[in-house]
Amino acid sequence: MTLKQLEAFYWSAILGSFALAAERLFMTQSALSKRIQELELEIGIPLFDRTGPRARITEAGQNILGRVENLLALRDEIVLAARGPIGLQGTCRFGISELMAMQFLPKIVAAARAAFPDVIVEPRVAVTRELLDDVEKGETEFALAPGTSENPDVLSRPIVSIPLCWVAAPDLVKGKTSITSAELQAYPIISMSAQAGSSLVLQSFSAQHDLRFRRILASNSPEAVASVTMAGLGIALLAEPFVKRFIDTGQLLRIDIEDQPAVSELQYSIHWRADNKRVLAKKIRELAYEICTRPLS
Amino acid sequence: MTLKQLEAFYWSAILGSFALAAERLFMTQSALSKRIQELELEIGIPLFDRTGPRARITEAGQNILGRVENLLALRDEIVLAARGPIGLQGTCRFGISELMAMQFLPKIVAAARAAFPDVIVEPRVAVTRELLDDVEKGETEFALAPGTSENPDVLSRPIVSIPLCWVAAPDLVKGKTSITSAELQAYPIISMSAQAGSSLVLQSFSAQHDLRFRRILASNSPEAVASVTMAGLGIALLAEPFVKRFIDTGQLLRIDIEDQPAVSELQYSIHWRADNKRVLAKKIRELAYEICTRPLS
DNA sequence: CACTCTTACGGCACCCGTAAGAATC
DNA sequence: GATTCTTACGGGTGCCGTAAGAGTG
Repeated sequence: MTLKQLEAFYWSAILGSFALAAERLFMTQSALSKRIQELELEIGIPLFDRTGPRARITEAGQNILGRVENLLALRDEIVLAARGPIGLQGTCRFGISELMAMQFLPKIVAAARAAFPDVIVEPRVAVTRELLDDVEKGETEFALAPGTSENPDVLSRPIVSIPLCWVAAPDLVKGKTSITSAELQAYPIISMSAQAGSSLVLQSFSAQHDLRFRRILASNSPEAVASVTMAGLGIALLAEPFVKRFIDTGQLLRIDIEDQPAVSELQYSIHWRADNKRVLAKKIRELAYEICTRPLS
Repeated sequence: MTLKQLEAFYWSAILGSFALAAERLFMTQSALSKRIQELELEIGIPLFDRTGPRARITEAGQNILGRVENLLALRDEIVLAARGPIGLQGTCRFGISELMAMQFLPKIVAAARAAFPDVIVEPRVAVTRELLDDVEKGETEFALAPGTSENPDVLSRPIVSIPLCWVAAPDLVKGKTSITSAELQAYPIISMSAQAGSSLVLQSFSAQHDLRFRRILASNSPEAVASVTMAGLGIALLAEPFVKRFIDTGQLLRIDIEDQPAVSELQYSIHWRADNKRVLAKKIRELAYEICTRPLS
């Protein structure tokens, strides 16, 4: 029995797929498949059921999964105890929303590389729904995203709350900086794609005021939304820190909604699976939390 | 990092010697030395101090030793959980005194081989002192021997108490079956070597009655002591079950000591290091305990 | 000089990746 | 036919044992 075999088994069990596990471990499916076969031969019992279209973990596999998890965690602790953080190796994947990425990702990656030079950090930028899905499936160690997961296995810890604001090109609203929600309805709305955090706020806003918006763009990129808005195509609901530079230069105008005094805020949290025991994941998650909650310098 | 490296480190640390660890792991010193070097390279810090005549574990090595121990125990538990006892591999060395060996060793070995077919069982027959030394040094997993260890790290659990008796050739004592302790002093004493359990009883007996014996043989073999005694060379203190067959055939005569009404008993126990976490060792130790305390069939 | 660990080197075995095959939807 | 896992095969590397070297009491 080898640590490599156990790691192959572990990731195959967590991800429910040999192909994904092989990708994570930077090897081919074929090699991983054989590693697991050798492990099964070693302990003399099948760990996966290959009868279906995809390999499903057997009861025997489920029985040892927790112990294998503990063993692998112990391996990382041994390295940590002997050499400190710089000795850790491995890969850490995490998800991050674009807005958070613009503000924090460079710092997170830099800090992670400094603390764990031999660790491969793989951030993935996506919209909220995808980020949370990946965490639930075990594909990423944690995610920095708005909202909370409805999955009880996923824990969330708030980090920052970012105010949203309505913006438009000055021409479009003829210089008006304050309109009613009814008036707002007349304008085309430029929004992020439906699965993004700010779109969820937009949905709840429209439901609350019984409004129907005409959306003319659903982009995954806030930059795209901002540029289209600056071109005068409509009004957008965007994160205030993100559009501040455009407001300062006069490219966008901040619009207040008269009958909506309180500005909506997007609550960002860090999300992770409660059963994730990986030492590396925990360290980098804490590091990311630290950076995102630290007062801006 | 590999399990083999960790195991090499573990046994080198426990036994305090690369040579002994290599012997235990059925490999050459040279190969083991390189394995440990590779582990040190892997975690980036020396685990042994080679400046002295023998490799001494460093502080860093000491720091990880407990975790490595847990990791290796977890490996065995994984096999146990998946496959049951028959999946366990490895070597189990234990010590046993000759008298216990005659009565129980075949049963213990047979039971161990039946329960753990892939385990190499290495019993070692020796006298009490050596058996306990080996347990203290970590060379054996446990020992079946009389008495208790003065080392607080060694736990002892009683198994059986075996009565001792004085025996002599009928000719030597002219058929007398009862003598005083003073008369006993006149005869040559044939005893086990000084480090055997029965010799320790003999020492305490002589101290108690302020007697000085003339010893004419110190053998590690009870068979040798019995045969010499049957030849009429002196009186011996031997285990009753062992000499029963000679008494029954008339080759030896049982001698009672008039002023020593209670017969000395040799209390046998099973001894093991309290910090021994090895799964295999524990299983076979319990198996041996079971067999030695089971009513004789 | 006995003992212990290290270094050098030759050979074998293991393990990986490529490529093709089988099974399932 | 797309996806997923398995099997077959060639090649490179890692690891072991033998043998010689170095340091210590």
